[in-house]
Amino acid sequence: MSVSALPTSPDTPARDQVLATALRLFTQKGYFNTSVQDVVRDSGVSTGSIYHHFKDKEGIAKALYDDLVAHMGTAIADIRKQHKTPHDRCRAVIEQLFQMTEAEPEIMAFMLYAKHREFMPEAAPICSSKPFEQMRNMVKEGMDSGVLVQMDPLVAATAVFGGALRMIHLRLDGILEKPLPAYLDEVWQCAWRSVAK
Amino acid sequence: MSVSALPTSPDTPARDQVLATALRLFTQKGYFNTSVQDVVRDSGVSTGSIYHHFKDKEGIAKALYDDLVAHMGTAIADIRKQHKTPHDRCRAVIEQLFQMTEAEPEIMAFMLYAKHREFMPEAAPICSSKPFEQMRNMVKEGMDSGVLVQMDPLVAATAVFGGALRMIHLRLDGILEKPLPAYLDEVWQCAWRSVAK
DNA sequence: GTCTATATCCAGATAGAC
DNA sequence: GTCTATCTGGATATAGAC
Repeated sequence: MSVSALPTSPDTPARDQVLATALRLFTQKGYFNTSVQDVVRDSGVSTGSIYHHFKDKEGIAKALYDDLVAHMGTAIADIRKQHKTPHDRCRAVIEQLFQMTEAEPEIMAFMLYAKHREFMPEAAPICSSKPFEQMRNMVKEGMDSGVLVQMDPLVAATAVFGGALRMIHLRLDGILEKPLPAYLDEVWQCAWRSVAK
Repeated sequence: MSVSALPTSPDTPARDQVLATALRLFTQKGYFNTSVQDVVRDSGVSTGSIYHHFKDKEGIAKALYDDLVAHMGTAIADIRKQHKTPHDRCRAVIEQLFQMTEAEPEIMAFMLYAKHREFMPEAAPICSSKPFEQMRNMVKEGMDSGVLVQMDPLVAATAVFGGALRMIHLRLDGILEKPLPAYLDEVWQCAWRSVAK
């Protein structure tokens, strides 16, 4: 959870300071282009202290990843509570993802864009994680309730969220000039039209 | 072009042998988890010889990337010639991408999945490359000819191809049991419905 | 819990004979 | 063009005082 409180103040406990710095460096330069020395320099926490809090460099990435997946899972669970229909829920998820990308691009970049398996060999792919499962469930419920056409549930979920996720990639790559929310209406119309009965 | 002739026979010129080996290792273990020694071992080409053909390790990745982007650009240009309407062209592109993913998953993984900017700092993002530009053009022509609803061309292209690209990711991640062509009809129906007038 | 100093290793890259 | 042998730097990780 620690990282959700970005930006981190100077007197933050060492562990949080390290995680916040690592998130920035990992997304800016990539995991493998970031040395532990870089983290030491930018975080102001010493090597010894870092290895006291984390088993190794991979341990930093794992802690970061777990924090952020949990953070996102909570956000999507909240959306589920605040909206009743599959239509409204799916739309709210995309809106939330777009807003998060603008507000905290590094979090989204690390979660959606990084190749976790390269530096966390035994981690499950991100699309198996809880938030993605929740998103697939929302679509599945739409099919079961009859507002969506019958098809392979995985294909349906991909149709609903695939375009939005690509847009996030384009934004993180600097291809889109305007902030993502400016595209929300058009993206959502396409997404829903692709599966609506 | 050299890599399109996979698998490489034992008496292939050294350069091609290195590229074929690098493609396999980079996709299986990742660029940073692959040492030049690994390439030496698996390719049977010596260190000295490798550095004679390529400036450095990054040079191997760059040559590979350029080869594969050109290869894919040609494939898409062919599709453009063989099909007349935006509808048929876009569908044929998705079909081609699905087939390529099954036939040569490593090529697709390296092109679509790898984080090129991490190891080729000055490379343009893959979505700026010629093949992606060609795909966006197909969609743009559909909008200009009136068969697609008017909207931001980038959003439209993302709606048409975004779902298919996500499906490819899922397949490369091992999430889909069935080969991609099994999903082609449903994916395409969603894609086209999302933008058709 | 935090720090400095340091050990160890292996990566990328080169030299120079053939 | 290809090879073997080698250099050098910098990376991860540890030791051990405070």
